[in-house]
Amino acid sequence: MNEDDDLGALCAGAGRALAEAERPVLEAHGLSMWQYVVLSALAPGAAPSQLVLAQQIHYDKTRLIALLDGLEAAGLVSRGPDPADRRARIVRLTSAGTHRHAAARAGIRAVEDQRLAGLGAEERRVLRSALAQLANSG
Amino acid sequence: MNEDDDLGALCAGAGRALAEAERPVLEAHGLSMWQYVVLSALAPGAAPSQLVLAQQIHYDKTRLIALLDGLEAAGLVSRGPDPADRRARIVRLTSAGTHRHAAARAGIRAVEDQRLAGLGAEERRVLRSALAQLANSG
DNA sequence: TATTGTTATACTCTATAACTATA
DNA sequence: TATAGTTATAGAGTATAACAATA
Repeated sequence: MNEDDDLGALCAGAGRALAEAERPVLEAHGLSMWQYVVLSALAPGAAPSQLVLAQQIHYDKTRLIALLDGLEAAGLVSRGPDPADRRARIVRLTSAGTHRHAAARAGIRAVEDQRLAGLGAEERRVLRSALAQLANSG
Repeated sequence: MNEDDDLGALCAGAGRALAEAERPVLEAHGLSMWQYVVLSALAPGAAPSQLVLAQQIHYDKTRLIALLDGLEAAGLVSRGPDPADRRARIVRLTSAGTHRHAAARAGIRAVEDQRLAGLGAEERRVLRSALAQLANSG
């Protein structure tokens, strides 16, 4: 009951189940799924322009504007000028944003760990590695 | 660059990359993604009601109607009465639907195989098994 | 002339409510 | 009274086009 399913269907099912389980966690931290995605993209310390950010997270640049408006109003993100290109605006995480993301991420990781119960370290490594290969083979 | 990503983000990325790669294959067989999902659900020989089918594939029962209308008009699916409940309609694959699905699936599998290049049989088994566990742990 | 951010518009997809026929 | 299928409507999500400022 496993060899029959397409890989795409399995990824979709796993992604949907994870999203459903994680939504309440994000809500408890006052974040939507896409808001969390933005914070995650900025968390490593990145400071991309809005256009680059939109491409990184596969989100429409026109929709990103309202998303950033909300995050900026909540004090989680800041938009500043790009000294090298005055058309562009650089997006950064505020310290409040950094803390909010870290807290939400801890909750997300707890859910994931629970869902991976029974899998050993090597199996988890294979899973992450294979998914990363699939995501980057396009 | 792997331990940092959330599992949900990895699943979403892999699912999106697969969907993008598979869409042209499905188009070549005259199928949309959701049409293929319906055919796949019926392929094992199942004969569910429309409501059960909608729940199985996580699709809205009201949207399923137009989807089945199209598949029925194309001769890939048949809707018949349920002898046990005259309110319900039983959905089945026609022989044309069976063949169309088999042909499309072969193309899908070829794409997946190409994307999994470099992974051994055991790694692929771990991947499928872990994804199935994640999808069914809700 | 091309590009970034922005706004406005149109379009598609999805969810909700109401109807019919059966149970 | 409740449920399967259907239809119609409303809502959210997404894509397209046009604009101002800058390159």
